[in-house]
Amino acid sequence: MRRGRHSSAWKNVVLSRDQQFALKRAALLRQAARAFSAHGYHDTSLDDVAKTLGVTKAALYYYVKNKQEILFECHMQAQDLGETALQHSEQNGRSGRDKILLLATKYIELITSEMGSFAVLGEFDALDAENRTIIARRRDKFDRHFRKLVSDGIADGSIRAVDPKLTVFFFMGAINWMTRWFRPDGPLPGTDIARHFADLLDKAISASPAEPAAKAARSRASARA
Amino acid sequence: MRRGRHSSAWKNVVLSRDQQFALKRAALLRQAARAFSAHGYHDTSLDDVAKTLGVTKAALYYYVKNKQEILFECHMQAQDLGETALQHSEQNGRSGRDKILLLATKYIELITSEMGSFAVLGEFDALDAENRTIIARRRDKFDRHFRKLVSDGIADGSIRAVDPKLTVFFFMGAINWMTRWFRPDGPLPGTDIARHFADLLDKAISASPAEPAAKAARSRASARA
DNA sequence: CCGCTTTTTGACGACTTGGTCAAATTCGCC
DNA sequence: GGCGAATTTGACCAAGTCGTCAAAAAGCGG
Repeated sequence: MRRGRHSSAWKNVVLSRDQQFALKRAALLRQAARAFSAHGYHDTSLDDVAKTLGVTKAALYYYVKNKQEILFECHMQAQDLGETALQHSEQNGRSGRDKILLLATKYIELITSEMGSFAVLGEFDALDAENRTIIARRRDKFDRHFRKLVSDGIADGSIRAVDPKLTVFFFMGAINWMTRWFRPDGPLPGTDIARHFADLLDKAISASPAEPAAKAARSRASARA
Repeated sequence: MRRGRHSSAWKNVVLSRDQQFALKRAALLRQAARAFSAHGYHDTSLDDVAKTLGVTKAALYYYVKNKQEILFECHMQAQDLGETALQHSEQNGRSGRDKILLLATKYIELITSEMGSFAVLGEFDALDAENRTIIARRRDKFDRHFRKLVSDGIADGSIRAVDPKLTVFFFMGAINWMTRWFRPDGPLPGTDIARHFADLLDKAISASPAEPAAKAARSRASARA
């Protein structure tokens, strides 16, 4: 597994050592995220993780500094999902309400297809002091942005007068709790849940309860699902 | 642990040994619940719990069979809160919407004053197989009842056509997530949160968005807070 | 103050787990 | 085939934790 510098043509399909390394590391983080989400950080031994990967615990330390680093990286990946959804909503939404519904829909769609990494956010307390600060800062930034969408919506008249902070807590709770009941192989596809939850949120906060603009925003969102 | 059978009058103020026992055991469960909620079950050592009580770990085993029993009892206590709220809503509500809003309000008021015990519900996975089954059954029973309130509300016209299951998941998520951000000594009293969350839920699911009946239900609920 | 019961202690054993390291193995390449 | 670097292993240590037990301490009635 080297990079195919001057090797024959098909050697290029074979992965370089760097690629191998990255791939294996990613697989490690993936499995760890699943395990952490399923049994909790402290109740998941690295021996367990190694076993699911078909290697020895010692081998893991070739790809990662320690257990805490694994958890940290998982958190970062999970938070990326939220940031992606946020960008999506900023780019495609007009009013505050538009953006909020796009964010909600996109976010749920993303996490339902990446439950492993997402669910690890429940293990926030397992982060050590230093990492916890980093993750908390990033989470707070996300929260602030989300709240701003709400207050913007109130300002532009698309959202009724609600407390932005409590409203965001309210909805983020509904989303984060999904890690407890959502199963990728369950009866409900993520897109259905996204639609339904966005609808509940819409009715909960929109200024004009029967306005057709809401429909437009929702269909636009699900169109790019 | 004896009772004060034929002792002199003021001896009755002093607690019997049974009472002592019950009180100390309760205190143990209380502190344990706090610790479990704060650091997680697996990351809380019994030495820690014992230290906060000013005793030795070994002393705990006089009041409790093992660590797992502590967790189980905490879960039971936490679930009692939900059942209490449910009874309250059944007794004081008329329509499905009435009952749902009463349940939501009462439940939040209860848990915000008992965060320690409530937050332990987040440690569901730490239960061993046997206890997990028991707790899960009771939780499912609560969920079913809650869902029935929703479908009843749809039937009696007080709730719009929503998916009861998803709606309950949605709202229970919002509530359960409170363990992550609510602080008893924070700026917002539990009653405020209860009111605000109930309002969001109301708007999200009620059939007639501007109906005055909702106000009546809410004020009735907060009156008995 | 005595004697009996309740309560607490300190020391300890068994076990799990995170992390380390030198040695062994694998792999691409000349 | 054989060389050198990348990768993996097995053995091992140190730390932490649950749970136990005989013995000590505390509490209380007579």
